[in-house]
Amino acid sequence: MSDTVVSVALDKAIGTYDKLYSYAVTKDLLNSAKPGCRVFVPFGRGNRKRIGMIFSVSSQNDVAELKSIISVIDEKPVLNTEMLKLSAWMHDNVFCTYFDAINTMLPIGLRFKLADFYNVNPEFSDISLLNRDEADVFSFLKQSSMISEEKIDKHFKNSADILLSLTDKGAVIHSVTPKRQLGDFTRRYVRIVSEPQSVKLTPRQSEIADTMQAIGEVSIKELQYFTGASVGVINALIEKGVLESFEKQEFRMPRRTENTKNVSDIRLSAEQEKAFEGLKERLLSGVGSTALLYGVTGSGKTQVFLKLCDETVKSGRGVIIMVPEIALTPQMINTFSSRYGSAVAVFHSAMSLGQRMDEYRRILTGKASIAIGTRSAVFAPFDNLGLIVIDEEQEHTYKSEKSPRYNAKDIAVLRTKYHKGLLCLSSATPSLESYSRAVSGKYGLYKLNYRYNNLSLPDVEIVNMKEELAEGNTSNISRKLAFLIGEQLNCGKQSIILLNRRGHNTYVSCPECGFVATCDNCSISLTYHSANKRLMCHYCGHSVPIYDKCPECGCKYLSFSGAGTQRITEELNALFPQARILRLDADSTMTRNSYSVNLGDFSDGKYDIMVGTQMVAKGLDFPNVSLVGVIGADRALCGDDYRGFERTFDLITQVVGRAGRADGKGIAVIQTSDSDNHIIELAREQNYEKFYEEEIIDRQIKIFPPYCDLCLVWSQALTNDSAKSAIINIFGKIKDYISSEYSDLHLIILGPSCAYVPKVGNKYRYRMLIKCKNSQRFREMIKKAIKAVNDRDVYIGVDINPENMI
DNA sequence: AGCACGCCGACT
DNA sequence: GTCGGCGTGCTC
Repeated sequence: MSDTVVSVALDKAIGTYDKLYSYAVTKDLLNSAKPGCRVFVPFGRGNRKRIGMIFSVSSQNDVAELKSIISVIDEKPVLNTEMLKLSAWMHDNVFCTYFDAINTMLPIGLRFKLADFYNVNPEFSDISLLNRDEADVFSFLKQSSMISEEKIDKHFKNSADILLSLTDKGAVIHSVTPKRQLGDFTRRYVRIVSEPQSVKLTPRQSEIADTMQAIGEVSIKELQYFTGASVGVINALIEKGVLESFEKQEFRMPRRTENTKNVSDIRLSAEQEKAFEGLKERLLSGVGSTALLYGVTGSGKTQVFLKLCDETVKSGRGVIIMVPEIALTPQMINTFSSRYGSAVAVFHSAMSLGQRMDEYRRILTGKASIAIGTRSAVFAPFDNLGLIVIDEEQEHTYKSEKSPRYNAKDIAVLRTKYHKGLLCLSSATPSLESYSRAVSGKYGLYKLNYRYNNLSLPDVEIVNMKEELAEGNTSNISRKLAFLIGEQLNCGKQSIILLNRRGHNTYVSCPECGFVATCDNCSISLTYHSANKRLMCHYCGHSVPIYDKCPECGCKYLSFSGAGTQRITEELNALFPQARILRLDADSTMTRNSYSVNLGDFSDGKYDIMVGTQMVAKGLDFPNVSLVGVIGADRALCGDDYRGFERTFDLITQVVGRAGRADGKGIAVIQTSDSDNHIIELAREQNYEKFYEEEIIDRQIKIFPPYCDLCLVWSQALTNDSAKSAIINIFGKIKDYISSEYSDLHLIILGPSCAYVPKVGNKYRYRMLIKCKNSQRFREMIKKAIKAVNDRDVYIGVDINPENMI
């Protein structure tokens, strides 16, 4: 007699205990327990209830040893076979748990978490057994049934202990039930209470209270930014009745306005036509494949996508269009929704729970056939997927920097293989990895060499900032750039100034004693922010008010260096008092929509100059912008990342390509201290192929991707010693393995050493970089080596082909 | 994680 | 003697 058995992955499982467990299925659940459904199961010695996901159903002869599932949560599967396969793949390849993978695929609205509920036990009568507190809670619970723990917690102090003893005494019954998880679309705000009671406040508290008196209401996040107040201080004020907190729904991303279908014929140039025909053939071939569409900036890659999209939709299959950055979605959405109307669904992190749910459902029900979005859009739930386009494929944002550390490109390859569709990577400056695969024939390669309508390239000025300094210009803006900005202002044109540094100054030090403002929790120097007059840590968020004198020696004149966006904005303001300047960075855009609102305003001509971090302006088209300036263009060149040249080339090529798109001739100004670096010269010429040829040889000699995979292993702990010994331990294990059991693996291990930033948020970090071939066997070896660390207080992270080297 | 087991020192 | 601290091992 054989019985039904399901294998289940458990939510909140960690490390080696994240695996598939077998459970028996009782008769009553046989029909509902299907792969892709979530279940409720008992787990561990205490048989605590856990949420799990059924991965497969099979039959087995002896189930006496197994526990049984308690109930099935989902009426019908929320993940199909493809998605289950994908989560298993992520578990094996990305060093994440099954549920990490599952949770990135499901919209938040479909997630469940466990919630604690309490009921009075009807059989309990002897109230004399209870003390005063217990009796209070008991009579509160009597009023209704299934009261949630949070609700009880709001009414009683120390509720957790009281509930525990009530449960022990048999007075109440504790139950755990899955509950829909709330989204992150509301934000906590505080406001000043209209008639504050006169209570004693600590100096810090009254300082915050005064600030709030002036502001009225503000989100807690912003209050923290501007005052440096910890949650503790704010909570104390709420407790004392000075402030009150409330939740506010963030504005939804403005719904795209035009639904006018504009299916006019797209006229392709001969070159575009050729690329399109080649890609179309792949799309319809019935074999999964990947192709690279390499086209210089302004060569009209989007028209090719649109035509491909037409073909895919015509054959009844779904399309995913991916962009690297939220700021670039509105533009792509407009392009596509003016052609396809409501068949376009949008996915990105700024959307509310409700919106994401809507879009998810519109795809499931077949109402939307085109998904546009950032990284997570790669999981759009199409049952029949034909095409994935990854625009600006070289961008690092396609790689997730938090667990699960997946690369959307890898997922896209898997999905198009599964659906026998086409993955089209697109760029003017492809990543070396992709271009080399294209050159070697692994990917199809389609080139667009001519700028659309023969647009001319802008004039490019390379300014050597060392010379500027020698000639007495100590500011961050060269005379050339200042002159040109003035010229644009005079003729009503707009300028964009880019640099990749937030804040005012990244380095504050004392010229007398050498003191450097450093974070207490991290080994990193603090950045001065003029907006709130505080020194801030960009790693952990810790901040202190700016010193009026050196805290070490009392010297009055601190030195500020390393200019950020705030400083540049100020310098521009001083140079051009009449100019309307928009600063766009993470600090100026704390609310959900400010990016698109601000960009819209800039596009409408409400500003003359935009100062921003590089990512924001890279893919944008503003017809009235005739000047783009890059400050500190060589910053990536001196970093310790092997992709420094690639990133610099990419940035400058993109900027140069953007500057002169519309009617007139544009100008690009590149400010650098390394002006004879020929990478910058190659970028000015837009000569990607030459750059590729040189760089690829370098990668081969130094053995870096694409000639190997990189695996970053790091340890993190509250003490330096335990972090250090953990990484040494792993290193030793790996060395043992490759000289015995795993001698077939050829590795080059760099390190172990401490991290570039050895301490972040009071945690010490050590790292090790392994040049390897990312094979099943390699990952198996790494998993074993990590298991050797038996210290519960050490976190071990693994990132394959990381973007951030820690 | 989170629960139980088991081994040690402190205390009624 | 026993209570409880935490180091260790295991979870279908």
